[in-house]
Amino acid sequence: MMTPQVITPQQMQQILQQQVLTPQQLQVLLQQQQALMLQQQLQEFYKKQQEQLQLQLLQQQHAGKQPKEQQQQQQVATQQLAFQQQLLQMQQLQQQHLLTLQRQGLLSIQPGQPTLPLQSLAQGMIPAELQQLWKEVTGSHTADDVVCNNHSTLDLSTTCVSSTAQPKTSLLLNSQASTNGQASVLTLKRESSSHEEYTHNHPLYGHGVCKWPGCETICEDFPSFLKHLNSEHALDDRSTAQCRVQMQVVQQLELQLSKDKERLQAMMSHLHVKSTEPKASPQPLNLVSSATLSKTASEASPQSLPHTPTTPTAPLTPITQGPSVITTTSIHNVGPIRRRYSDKYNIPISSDFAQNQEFYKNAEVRPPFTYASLIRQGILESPEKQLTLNEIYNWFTRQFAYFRRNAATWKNAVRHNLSLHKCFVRVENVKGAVWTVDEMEFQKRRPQKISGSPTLIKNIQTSHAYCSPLSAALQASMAENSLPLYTTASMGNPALNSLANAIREDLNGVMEHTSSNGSDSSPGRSPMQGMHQVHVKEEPLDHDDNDGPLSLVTTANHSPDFDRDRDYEDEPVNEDME
DNA sequence: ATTTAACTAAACACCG
DNA sequence: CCGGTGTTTAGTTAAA
Repeated sequence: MMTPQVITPQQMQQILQQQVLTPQQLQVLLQQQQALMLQQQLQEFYKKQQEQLQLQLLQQQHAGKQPKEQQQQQQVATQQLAFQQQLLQMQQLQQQHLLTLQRQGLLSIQPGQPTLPLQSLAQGMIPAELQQLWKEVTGSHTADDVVCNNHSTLDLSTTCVSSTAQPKTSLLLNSQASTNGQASVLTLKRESSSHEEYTHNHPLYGHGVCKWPGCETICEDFPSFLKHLNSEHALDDRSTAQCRVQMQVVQQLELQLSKDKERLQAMMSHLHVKSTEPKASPQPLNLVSSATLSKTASEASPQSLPHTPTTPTAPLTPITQGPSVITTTSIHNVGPIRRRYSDKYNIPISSDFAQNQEFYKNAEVRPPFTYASLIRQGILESPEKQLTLNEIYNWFTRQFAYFRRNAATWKNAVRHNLSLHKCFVRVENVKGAVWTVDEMEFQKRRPQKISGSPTLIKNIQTSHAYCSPLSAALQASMAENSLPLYTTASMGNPALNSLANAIREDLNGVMEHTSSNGSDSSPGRSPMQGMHQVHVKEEPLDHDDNDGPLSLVTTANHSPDFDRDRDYEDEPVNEDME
């Protein structure tokens, strides 16, 4: 189907506009992205090693020279050499891969573009490349886009696409980009300083311009924008494909963010040994609001995992909303948040929770889920899908460090929720009663619309007929080329998996919503109706040894004994000590 | 400005 | 009587 020659972006756009972006095409896109990601991961791995080497060298110089350290030094040097070789190898592979892609016409690389903006390298290249990808999809091209992309890594769509489409593609994928390590440490938090104020009205509309990726049609007012939105970005395959790509974009950014956080964590904890920096702590940078944080800094055991990067140290939530402010000081525990994004954003708690389970276990952060969501999660995780009240309590304290204090409050809230919501059903048992979840009721009681682009929702809603194959292709592609080797090297890659889950659950939720008003729903289209819930492989209960967060930093005089049976309510809560 | 959902607090009943 | 459980009401707050 695809000609082996390079097709022009215009042709590409034609394909995208007129033809369906077939699963095969999508798969190629995904492969491309994965290739990019692979390269980036290798880069990071390499950089990390380099940094470690540097640090070790520094320390050794500091501590005086002893022969055994020299040995170490040599060892590390050889290690680094190996990494370098590996990196080179991978880059060659990648280039081959990209060449293939190029031949397939999905990628038009012009080698020898000397204007490689190093800033984008410093940002890990991914945003720029993804933006490039966007333009491959949408057909707009400029040369300066990568530069202007720099100030806002999240806004890949709007600011940088010029209307004068010039087929002047500068995709920077050469190996030199990665090998010269002058790229400084990337600072993702610069996105927080982005002055890109999104209007309150619509995330796709700002500054009189349609912010649909790749589109910058000028709309004078909001109604005209809506009109434009409905006409130009109505449900079609292009929009759907663009949504997919945008999801990937977000996912990539999150992946990168998480890895950077991980690196930061490693750096901090590493330095923590030497220096007097006591406040290094996991920070949930992308929670819906940093206001949900409690005093995690003093509690959350920065030394718990000094060099095991597999454990998530901060939530990897599928939304990137709040500005990520990295502070090493403690954050005040402000009052309750009323909207948990699990409801607000229709983000399935299971995927998010699965990713951040460890984090919430150890960091005293209020989980951004409603009590109802949490209770449901706890019940559904149980083997029998039922829990006694006390077991629910225990689940809370086990899973969330936050719920190890103020027991009277949240237990009351739990009981209150159990009673209040119809989705929780009390079932009399031989010995007492257990609580179960009425899933229908639970889904029913959340008519809140999904935030984000409403058109996306609408598209998905009405396009599930072929969204499913897309999703299937996505998952299949991910399963096939899911970087089995390399992701495990740096971190277990939950991002892609959770993306699949998110898509699946998204579709689930949407399909359930639309089932009532399904206008022309095709009858046989529910292959995944039954799976509301992607089950987190739950750990056996006894697995939780009491040393979960070995935080020794607790300021109060109570020791953090995390006995499951011991409840924490009787501890004097001295929370306002600022 | 109004409504809604979530949270918190608390009163109260029931029961072992 | 006490503590755990369950129901209900009321007030507050943030978001829609």
